[in-house]
Amino acid sequence: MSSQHSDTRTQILQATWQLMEQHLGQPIKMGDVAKAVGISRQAVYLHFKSRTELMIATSNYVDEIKGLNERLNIYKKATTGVERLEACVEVWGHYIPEIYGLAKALLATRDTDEATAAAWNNNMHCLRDLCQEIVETLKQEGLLNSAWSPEEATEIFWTMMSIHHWEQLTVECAWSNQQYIDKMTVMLKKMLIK
Amino acid sequence: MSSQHSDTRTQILQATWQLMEQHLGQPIKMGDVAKAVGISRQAVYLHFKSRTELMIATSNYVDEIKGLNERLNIYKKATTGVERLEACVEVWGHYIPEIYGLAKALLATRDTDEATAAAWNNNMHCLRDLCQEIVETLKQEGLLNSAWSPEEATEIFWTMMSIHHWEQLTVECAWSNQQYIDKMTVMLKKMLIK
DNA sequence: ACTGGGATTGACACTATGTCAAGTCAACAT
DNA sequence: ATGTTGACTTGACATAGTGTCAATCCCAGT
Repeated sequence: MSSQHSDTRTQILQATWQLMEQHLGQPIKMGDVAKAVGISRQAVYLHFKSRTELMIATSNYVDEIKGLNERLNIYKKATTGVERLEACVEVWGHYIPEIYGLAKALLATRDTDEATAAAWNNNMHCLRDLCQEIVETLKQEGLLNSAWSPEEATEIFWTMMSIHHWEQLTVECAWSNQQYIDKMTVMLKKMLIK
Repeated sequence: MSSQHSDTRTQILQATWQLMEQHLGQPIKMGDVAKAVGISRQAVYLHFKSRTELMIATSNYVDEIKGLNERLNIYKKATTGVERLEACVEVWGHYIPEIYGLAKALLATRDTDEATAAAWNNNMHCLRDLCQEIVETLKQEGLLNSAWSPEEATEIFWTMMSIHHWEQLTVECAWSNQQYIDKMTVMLKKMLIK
């Protein structure tokens, strides 16, 4: 509980996150984390009993710092479905680039590591709930495109907002982030709204 | 050049592919491949000098067997842009599940292995060209939604058709493959066509 | 009967994770 | 001042996987 303890722990988390952002998907090594902090590899294991645990702790740490929750203040001001949709894309669109490294790192282990996959899914289900809420609002306003059931609409919305989708458009197709936000808003409106 | 040589080689490729389909993204081990074929681990290295080379060779092997080219016979019959779009989604939608394991395996190494990434990108750029062709056709027919430049339309189309998109809708959201094809067709028409 | 190529066996180097034991060092207690 | 506690170090080890090497085996074609 000493400040030293939590200091080192925080330094490790900070370094891990930084390495994730730098390496963008390439697996980070425990030794590299230790070197970055300036401690021995074994010291890392004093704070996190495995690589998996470190990854998950890093995810939680980033959540704490960059958490979506506060961001949703913008969102909460919106009342109509359309406004909410716009706010959601805006908030999420600005959020992704800040957590892209972390997201890639967690997604990379998805198929081999149940636990980190779960940590990531947890984040994504928050987004999904938001999508669902917006779809519900649109439905109540009678604006939901009748081609989809509310469930389908939610799933389409959610899928369109995925990190992979963002990655392909910005990284592969070299869209700017603003372009992503603008075009995604137009696309979603076209698809979901009557 | 003896039939034995190419026999074993083919068996290795076959086994690798099979393991990829079974493991869905989990990295496959050289030892497992060897075991599956019934040869020693070292024998695999007589045919493929590294794991990377084996992965790429497997990709080419699958291409040979399941190649998109022949599938596009359906596509070639279509003349109008809308028909082509429909045919494209149909062909691609049936193709993905057959190569999903391979795709996951190659995508999984994307960030750590330049060479396998290139092999996969190669495949994806074929699809991209097709998307572009369809967008051009639509444009010539005056049907392309004026919200997008032809380039943007191509990139949106291409991104919507990505494996990750398919994966999220079918694996995460439990859509049937037919549902994917049907809904994707509707979505793309809504988005791309005036 | 000989040779060459596919395959085997077993050893090795290397890298990364994770565990263990022994010891250092500083802060804080009595 | 002494002793204890807790964070950290050092160095060794087990394990698992990739990739290399050398020696050997065995069979098919000349």
